[in-house]
Amino acid sequence: MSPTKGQQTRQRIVEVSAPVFNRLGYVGSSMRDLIDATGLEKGGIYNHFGSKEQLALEAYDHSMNLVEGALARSQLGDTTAYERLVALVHAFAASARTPVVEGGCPIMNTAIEADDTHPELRDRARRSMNNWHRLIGRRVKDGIADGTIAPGTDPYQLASVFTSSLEGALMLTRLFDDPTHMDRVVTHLLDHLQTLQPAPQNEAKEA
Amino acid sequence: MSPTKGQQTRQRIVEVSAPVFNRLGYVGSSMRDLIDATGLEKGGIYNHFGSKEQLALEAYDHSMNLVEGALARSQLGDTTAYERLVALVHAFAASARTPVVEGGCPIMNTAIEADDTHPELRDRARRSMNNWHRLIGRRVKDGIADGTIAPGTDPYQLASVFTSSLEGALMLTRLFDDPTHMDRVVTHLLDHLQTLQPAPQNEAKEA
DNA sequence: TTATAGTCAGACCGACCGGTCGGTTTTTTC
DNA sequence: GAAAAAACCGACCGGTCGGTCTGACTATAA
Repeated sequence: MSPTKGQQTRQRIVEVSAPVFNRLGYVGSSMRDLIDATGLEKGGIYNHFGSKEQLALEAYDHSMNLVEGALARSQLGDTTAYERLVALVHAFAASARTPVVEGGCPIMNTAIEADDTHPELRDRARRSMNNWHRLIGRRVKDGIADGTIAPGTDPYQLASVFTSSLEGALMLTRLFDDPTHMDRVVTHLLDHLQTLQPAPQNEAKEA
Repeated sequence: MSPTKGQQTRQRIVEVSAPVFNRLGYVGSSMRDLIDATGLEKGGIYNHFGSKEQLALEAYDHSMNLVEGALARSQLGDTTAYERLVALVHAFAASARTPVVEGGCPIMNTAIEADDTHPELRDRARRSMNNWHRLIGRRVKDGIADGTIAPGTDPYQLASVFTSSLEGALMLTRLFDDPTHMDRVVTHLLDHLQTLQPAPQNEAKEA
């Protein structure tokens, strides 16, 4: 069975609303904005979603699927864990120039807006960020296993440093509309990553 | 002349509104919220400010004064530029545990909310962030001058890396309500700073 | 002490908010 | 192709939004 008309519409609403919420935020996005974006009237939207909040949550999930898809794609191919970390950094940096979803990183946007105000959105952001951290941590462990990263490297440490600086750099790049900041941070992270290679006379540092 | 009653009230409105805007954002803060926070009625507020926006702008400036004051205080004392950079990192990290203004870093909050939507607020965030960068850049140059930082170290590079990772770490710490992320980033930055000391057999790396 | 300017409360305004619902149109099913 | 079901429109709802304004009250200076 091909998807019914309603299912298609519902999907379209989510897809079109996602960038709206990501740009304007949850409170900043009005039903008017969503009506304009979808081309539907209010009743058409509420036929598929019980509330603006429910739509926002699904839109967030949709945005994150796109983002995680893009990052996951950078992890394909038969290569070392080290190379995958490099690819991950590059993939994130690329999203600063050509965003996967308009409006920047959905996690950060949601974290900043909802941390104090909207527990449900905040929890979603937490879950997404945990995935991020787990992915990086796994790569570090893989790298120690396949010999491309020095043993003793702390996976959690690296995960916090990577996500912090990449998210921060994205914020700067968007604030100034200038990818220079992201470039600098990428340089720094890749340099740092090199110091974590298990060279004979290069002891691991990261505590 | 001691400040008149009105001037006192006006000042009090700004002081009390600043954390409200910083927590809830510009659109997220309603006049109701400000009325509750200040204890004044609508007329009392609009007697001193022409619009919610004007109040928001002044509240932002006030928040930034507090933040910059706290960071500036960490820079006092007769010491090396290197030590001052260390102090700066610690001062920012401290603000993650005990915020200078409730709700996190006003620059980041404003940058995320306003980058796409409110040019006036965004420009203010840009200016604040530029101050931040200039301060760090100046310290690097001072450090090269006083011999505590390796010549060849790029001031802009370090500024981007520091602000990115610190702001990102603050976001994570607030998202998870857990200062661990900030601690890890502080460790990383201080380690990195050590590699920038002009040791005889430790060539400067930062391009 | 009194004129005056400054301060503030709160009723009021139109616009817009998120959300509902009855009716019409379109899709699906038999 | 008719009947049933789903999808959609748009007027409408109560409430809240940011903002205005009048009048009472209060600080301040003469």
